[in-house]
Amino acid sequence: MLKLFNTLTRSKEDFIPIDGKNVLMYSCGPTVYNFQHIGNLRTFFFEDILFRVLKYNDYNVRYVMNITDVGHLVSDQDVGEDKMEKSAKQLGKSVWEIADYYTEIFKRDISLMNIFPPDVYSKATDFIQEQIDLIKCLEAKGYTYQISDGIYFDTSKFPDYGKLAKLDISGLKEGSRIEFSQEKRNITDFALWKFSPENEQRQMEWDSPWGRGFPGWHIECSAMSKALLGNHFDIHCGGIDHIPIHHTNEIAQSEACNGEKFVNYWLHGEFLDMGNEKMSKSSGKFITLQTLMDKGYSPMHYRYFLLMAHYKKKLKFTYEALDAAKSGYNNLSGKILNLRKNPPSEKTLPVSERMKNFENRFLDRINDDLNMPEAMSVLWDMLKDEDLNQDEKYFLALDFDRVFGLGLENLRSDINEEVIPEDIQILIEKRKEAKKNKDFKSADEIRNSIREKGYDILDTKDGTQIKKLN
RNA sequence: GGCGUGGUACCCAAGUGGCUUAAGGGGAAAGUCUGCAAAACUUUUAUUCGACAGUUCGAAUCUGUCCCACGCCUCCA
Repeated sequence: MLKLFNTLTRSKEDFIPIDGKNVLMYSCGPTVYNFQHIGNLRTFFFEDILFRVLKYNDYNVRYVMNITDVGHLVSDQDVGEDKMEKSAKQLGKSVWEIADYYTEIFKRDISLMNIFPPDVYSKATDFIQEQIDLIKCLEAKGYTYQISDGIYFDTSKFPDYGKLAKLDISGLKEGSRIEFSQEKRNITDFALWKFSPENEQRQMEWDSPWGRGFPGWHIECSAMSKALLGNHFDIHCGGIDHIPIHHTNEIAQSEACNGEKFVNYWLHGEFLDMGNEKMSKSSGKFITLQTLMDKGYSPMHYRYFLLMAHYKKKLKFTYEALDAAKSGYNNLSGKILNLRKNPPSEKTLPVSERMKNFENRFLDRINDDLNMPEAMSVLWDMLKDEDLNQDEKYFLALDFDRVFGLGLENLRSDINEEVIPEDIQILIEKRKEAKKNKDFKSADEIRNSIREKGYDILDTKDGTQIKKLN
């Protein structure tokens, strides 16, 4: 039985879908006015693990992720500059070009990290009519009011407002860190529709029954999930920062309009802990996947790093820790490659008691709220087991990798696959000769010069092998 | 001011009342192998879980106090 920690109840619950083996899942995707940083990637990775564990448990998953391509504001108190427009202005491009550009980079990054794409990417700007309709629904039911800069949701009319975050509204300090609109009736009220500024031509704006403008940030997820998954679905996930505002507001909007429960299971991924340096996208200072790749880490090294911690715990990011993950991943790859040397004669092999035992341990760990660190330790224990044969280990490793997503099936050996340059070949022959003559001094010198040229020598039982250093 | 999280070996990090006198990875050390290295393999590496009290037959896990670090109450994964 799969158990998941539900933010709504703050407890681990048995996962029971609304419709048998069919699961409906929505996750809050990227805002595409800038690159995704490695913290954002941690959240998409967590959602990928959730998706993979559901698949491993034989569920059919319909998975929707939104792309926030419409400009939302610098502050959620609904004042300030529009991030999309700001970014466009800086780069001298249209907001539409900006959105497309960063969307493509996002898709490239998650593909490099072996993160499965959702069944549907839903762009906020493709669902403007649905958002307007939802606001009309809320208006008809008396949840909205208009002030000078837009249409707002009156949170005092929604009795359970704040239940997800267990918000103590009286304890909130309005305007403690930012100016807020004096016209709002309650500090938690939020914009559903914002009017375009009088004196400014926005690149993204639409007509609505209330005037020309653009949707508030929260409404897109309520409108798109309703359109693509229905009023009531199984799982909604995102980063932990979305609990108090974004998801709280989504629940209010959706349940107020639909008159029924919105989502059964809310899951949230913790932040990557960067130490003193906080990485928020709006600050512009952050590390991307490309940064890591430029420093010689592969996306799989980063994925292995993320696998070492549970999604609900902060994970300290340091290059020292990433180096450990890099070594760990490389060691694992080496082992897998070794197991594959003599490929199994049979496509399938009978599952032994011993294998069954490891499969059960693995399933038990992943189904306990996606405990990847423990699942990884099952993998390592399995690889070191004395009673399993090579084929059985290889078979199990690939099976586990359906969840880990480390690409173990498609690993390529870096030994002898590169074309070795001629000058290196000559040196290798020379060294062979020297070794034959027991002239170890020369042999060592030659080895050193080969190393300087970026290749390493491995003397194995089967002869000398050459490996390109990275 | 309010709310919340966490402190486990050199590093990352599981474990949340007895199966654990604490997983796994990295690192380090020793050994096997080797002309020597590298690789590979084997072994070792916290009687201890921020500190101090307490509850219990039994605690890293529960309670209390204290110390430290961090997050949220703008946007943010």
